Amino acid sequence: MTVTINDIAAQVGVSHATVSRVLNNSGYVKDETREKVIAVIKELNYTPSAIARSLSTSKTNTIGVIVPDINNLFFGEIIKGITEIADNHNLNIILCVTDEDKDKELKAINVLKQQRIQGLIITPTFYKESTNSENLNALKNLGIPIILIDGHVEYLEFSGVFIDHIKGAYDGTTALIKAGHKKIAIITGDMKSRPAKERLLGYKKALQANNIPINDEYIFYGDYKYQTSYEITKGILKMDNRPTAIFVSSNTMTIGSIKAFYEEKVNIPNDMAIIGFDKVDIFNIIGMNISFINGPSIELGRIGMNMLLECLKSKEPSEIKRVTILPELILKGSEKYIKDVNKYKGED
Amino acid sequence: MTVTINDIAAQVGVSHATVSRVLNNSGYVKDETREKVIAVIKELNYTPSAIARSLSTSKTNTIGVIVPDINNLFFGEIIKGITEIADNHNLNIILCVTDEDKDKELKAINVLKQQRIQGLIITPTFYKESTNSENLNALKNLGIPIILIDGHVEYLEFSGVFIDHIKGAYDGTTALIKAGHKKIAIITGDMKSRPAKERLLGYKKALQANNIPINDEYIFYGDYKYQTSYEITKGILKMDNRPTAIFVSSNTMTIGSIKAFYEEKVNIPNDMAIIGFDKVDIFNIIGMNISFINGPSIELGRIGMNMLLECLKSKEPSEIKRVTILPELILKGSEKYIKDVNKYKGED
DNA sequence: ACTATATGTGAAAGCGGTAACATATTTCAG
DNA sequence: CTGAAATATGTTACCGCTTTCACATATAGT
Repeated sequence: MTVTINDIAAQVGVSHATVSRVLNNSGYVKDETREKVIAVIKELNYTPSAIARSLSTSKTNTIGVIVPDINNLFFGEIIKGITEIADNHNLNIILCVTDEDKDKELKAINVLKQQRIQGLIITPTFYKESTNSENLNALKNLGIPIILIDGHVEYLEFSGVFIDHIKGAYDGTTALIKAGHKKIAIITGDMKSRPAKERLLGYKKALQANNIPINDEYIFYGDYKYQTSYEITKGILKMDNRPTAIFVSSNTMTIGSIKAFYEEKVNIPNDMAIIGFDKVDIFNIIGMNISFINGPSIELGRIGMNMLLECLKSKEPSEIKRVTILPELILKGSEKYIKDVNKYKGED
Repeated sequence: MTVTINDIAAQVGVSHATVSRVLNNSGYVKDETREKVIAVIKELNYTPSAIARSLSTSKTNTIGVIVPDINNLFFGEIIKGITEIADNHNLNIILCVTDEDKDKELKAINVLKQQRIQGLIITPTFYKESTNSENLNALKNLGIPIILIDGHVEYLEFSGVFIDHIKGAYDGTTALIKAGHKKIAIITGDMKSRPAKERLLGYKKALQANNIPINDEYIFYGDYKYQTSYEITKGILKMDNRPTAIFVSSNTMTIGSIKAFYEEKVNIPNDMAIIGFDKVDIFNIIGMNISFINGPSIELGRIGMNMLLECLKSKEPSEIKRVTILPELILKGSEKYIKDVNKYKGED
């Protein structure tokens, strides 16, 4: 069926070793022969089999990428960053999506192992058992370089690139404080996830650093779902001593809050200020101007991929390297403090 | 390094053929032996090599998926639909993204060929040469079942699932007419692409069917880019005899129009009605209630994958089968006709 | 006891390449 | 003109697994 190297060899009248040589630009081949071979390759429309090649060289030149969600811009950009670098190095990528499902993640790890990937970049999916799970073991048993890209779970045994969530949340909260806010609410992510904890921590630190007492009534525990954030925000809007600003711990939850605002005709920032963690591009594209803390996702992908390349290059198992990058604070105006708000609403 | 079938065989004290039998549930193996083998497989954490397996069976159980964009929800859902079915059939997927780049598409086709995919699902990237390009030839030369999923290019030689753009645009425009609009603008996609042409056609048909003369001044030629649509919309808003409704031919362009509305404080539908082709989930999530024509993308993926499965099953080259599905009209209110508009704006 | 039939296992070929090694054939300095 | 170095090509083993095929043993049937 498919054309093989032998077909080419037969057609040209040389051994398949010679064909292999022109294919790989290795060894000596007479120009004349090379041309003939190339001609026949074109003629028969031959493409070497990566499968056979892999088996022979025991190198697949393929890496795996596992992300929880493909429609979230954050991951989309990470993938873009990874792909960009991988392309330059002629590495193939097998992309697996887990939908935040533990079993799908495990299955993905297995499929990738069967495919003999040489390295893995993964944003671990969030699950309750946290560390020490079956999935973690599966990762360890892979026996190949693994690079973590942020993610909900804390796997200390692997290298990775991470976002400084504490600093990010600190900066975001500080921006609100600087704008004049004192009553700042936070909607957290699922507190079993690392970023959620860290972001809450950053929020608290910022308040403390500015001598603003931490008010437990202003801390709302979410779960990264937009619906939850929507409901929480609705609740916040009804509070007696309602905050003047909300720090929302994730992009999906920001969407939920904006929805609540939209429904209640709450104007940003006239009626309520908001800063979200991770961008929701579209809001700013349509001119809603929502301030946010930007985990530079493309960069995350690039750095992660480069780290993986390093590991792939060196023969000895490289020591664990953990890079933390600072997120950027992008102020669009939604963080502003409008004094009139409090006149309407009562106490300060 | 890696554990092979031979290591297992040696450890158990049987031949690798026996191990292969238990792996594949083929032939006869004594229960006792089987158990021993399974135990050792677990113990040594052995995973069979898909590579070697593929080479041996000349089946990779892998299909390729090529899409232009990964961050567009439309494609995200198509991928979801494909994956869902593929998973059930234990088919692996290699996903390639072209970024609407012809060369990247060609490269992807080649990589997939090297990987010996057994089938391909592709949403062809848009490029000027249209049919007859290098890419088309590459596809033809693949010699495997290929399923088209919509896409900008018209490749008549392949099976596929398509959206009835004409009907979709017709329905959308009709909805506007029924709501009372007579002055309806359209922002088209890039007219070199098939859907753009068909959507314009549907728009025109709807007007004709309702005895509304086609006004060339209301036809604006876009290019699927949100920026272009944004500018066009700004222009529309300044028109003397300005339309009361806009039909926007794609989701990215809808974003551009909404941006213009937002900036100009144009209220939907009080100041201007709008219907877009393809959904922009987020608008409706936050409660903006934008009506749209929904090409059921998940379903597109599912159907496409099922068609591919059919082709994969039958041995003879299956004849070309083209399925066209009707998009759904989702009315959220943005299509409404508010009479007052025209009082303010002048003539009717 | 003696074929039939069912079970269990090993040996070996092959899948499409690569690479080490062997064997020509040139080329060119001395 | 000769022999070593350089160039050109062929031979062959092997990568890890599946898959006949053949052989050995067990169980059954008469």
